[in-house]
Amino acid sequence: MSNLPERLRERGWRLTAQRRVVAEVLTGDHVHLTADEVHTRAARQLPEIGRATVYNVLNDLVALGEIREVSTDDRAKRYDPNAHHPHHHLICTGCGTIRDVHPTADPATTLTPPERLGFTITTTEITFRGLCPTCRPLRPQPSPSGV
Amino acid sequence: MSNLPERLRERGWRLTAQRRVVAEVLTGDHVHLTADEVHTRAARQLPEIGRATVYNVLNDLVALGEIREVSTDDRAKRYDPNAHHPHHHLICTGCGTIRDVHPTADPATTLTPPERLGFTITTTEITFRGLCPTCRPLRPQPSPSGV
DNA sequence: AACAGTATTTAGACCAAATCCAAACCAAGA
DNA sequence: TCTTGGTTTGGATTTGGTCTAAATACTGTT
Repeated sequence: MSNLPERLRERGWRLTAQRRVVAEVLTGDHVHLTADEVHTRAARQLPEIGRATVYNVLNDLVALGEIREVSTDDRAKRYDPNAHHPHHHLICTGCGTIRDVHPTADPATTLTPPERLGFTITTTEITFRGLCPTCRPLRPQPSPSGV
Repeated sequence: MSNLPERLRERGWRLTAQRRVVAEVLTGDHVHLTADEVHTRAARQLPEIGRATVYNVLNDLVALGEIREVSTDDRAKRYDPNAHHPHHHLICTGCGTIRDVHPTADPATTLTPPERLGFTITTTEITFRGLCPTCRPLRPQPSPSGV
């Protein structure tokens, strides 16, 4: 697996400054930025970059399969750079934090053939929701009568 | 488990014509309408119903736990009336059809404690994607060289 | 039946996220 | 250098959804 810029060039993608900066911003684990956040960060390195460009590049990268859209409860889509290392998401219902998880058990098998209704399944996407360590109350709730 | 109108009345919900119509539209299996679709269908029975009302009712029903939001790739949220019978979704990447599935194997257990990163998990949501029987090509693709 | 008080509905203004568009720009090959 | 087509851009536009203030419809009380 070559690195991102190379892979893209091989597919006839011109590596412009804008595209490089967006790709750079979208690097790392547990990175799930909105288009707006990507734009803000990209603009720190390349102040002239336009919003439309960011949207264009993000959509191109999604189409090329290099990044993935993850839909949370927010209105804005988020982008996950880790498209080549399949994983799932753990979302904190308190603060909205999203973390990547790589379950050891493969969940693709949870659906038996008869349950598949004739579908040919290609991807399985799991979203776990709950409270992260920071948002979870450290002790049991005060007392049920204390309301 | 009583039926919807009764359950709602028990919780002090006034069952108005608008609310009844929205609830009626949202009935059945494999029903996953957008707010706009709900409005269109509701208006067939009750032409005066307003957009804002539909949004109000939908949000109320979600808050009451009677229906669930499902996020697809579309921009618009969809609403699933089957909140009391936990299930997952099968989405066709060809035509966008969404079908309910009830895997016999519960995948909520796929995450071992160390994998949970300290989260307290409350819900697990799985989205299977692939081609439905209608969209799947009946025979193998023409030939790789035919591009 | 009339009333008061509260819920509910409504149109339309408003907002945020994303897309569209046409003009400007730029990079690479002839 | 010139040309060509991919790329970028600001601004207008679309879309999905929320908010607000006024009108309307219930409910319980007398």
